[in-house]
Amino acid sequence: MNTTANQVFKIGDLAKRSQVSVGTLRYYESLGLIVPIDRAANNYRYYSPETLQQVQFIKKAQSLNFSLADIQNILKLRSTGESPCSLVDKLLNEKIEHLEQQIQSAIAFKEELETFRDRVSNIPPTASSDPTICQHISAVSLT
Amino acid sequence: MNTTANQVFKIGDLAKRSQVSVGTLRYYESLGLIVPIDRAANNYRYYSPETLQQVQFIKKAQSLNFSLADIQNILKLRSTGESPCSLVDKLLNEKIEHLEQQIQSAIAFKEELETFRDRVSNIPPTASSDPTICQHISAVSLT
DNA sequence: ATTGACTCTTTAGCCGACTATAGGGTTTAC
DNA sequence: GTAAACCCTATAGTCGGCTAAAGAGTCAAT
Repeated sequence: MNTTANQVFKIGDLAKRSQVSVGTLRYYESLGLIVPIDRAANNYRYYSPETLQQVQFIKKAQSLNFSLADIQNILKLRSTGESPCSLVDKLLNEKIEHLEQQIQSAIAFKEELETFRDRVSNIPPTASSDPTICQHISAVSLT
Repeated sequence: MNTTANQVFKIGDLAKRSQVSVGTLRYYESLGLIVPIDRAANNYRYYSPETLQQVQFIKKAQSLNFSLADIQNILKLRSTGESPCSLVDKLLNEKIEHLEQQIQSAIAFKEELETFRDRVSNIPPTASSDPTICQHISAVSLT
């Protein structure tokens, strides 16, 4: 089978183009995330260019903390009556909310830490060079 | 040993107060994250109240995406000359930067998604109720 | 026709952070 | 004094997301 002229990829081509390993692509298939268009007599997987887009979608979603289970759920809706958009949106809103909480918490944590650092720097040199002081202050106060 | 009057906890007490399971506490000890003050004749672990603060510190750091290895590194500095504050600060800045990147990406992703959702909603009812269309648009365009 | 690069399946291993289980000792309350 | 509730160690299992290895078939170029 010609894998360049008529835009059909073998798994190695797809791996190179998507920067995802062959093993990972087979793993994704085992989860139902991607499906080859054809499985000819030689038993090789052949993919359409759309699969490349699909893999990039998976990678993008993953980079945004979507689990493969989340992605499975989104893709599973292809076979139901519901539009995946509402689920994607719901999941996305959850992720964004979680991220926002985290970043707020991280900012607060950092501010606390800076306070402690300043407190430590006002301790006489001998004492402030003792790491147990910073450690102790951090451990006790950051809770 | 009296575990209430003189402020010494057994592992179960510590577990209840910190909301961390007994098994997890023993696991933390195996990583050197916490150390009991005493290991009396009965071989039971006994903890000072400071350990509770320490566990809460670990949990807080974890909730901010610090790995136990990160926390190990921070705590390890107790035994070296360097103040843990600078490492905590470095790790924290890395986490915050990562989170900020993620949230920016998530916001952009959400905006893209909303655009696609709107695009789908302008497709005639029969077509827009076909989930493969939203799926397809998402898969192709969100990369 | 052979070599090397590719492909296939199946199975096993890895990492982090736990959780569970087995088998046994200790403490505490009644 | 006995039974429940606690503690101990050591080992194994779980989950997610892969990666690696074994053993075998296929394809393309020379």
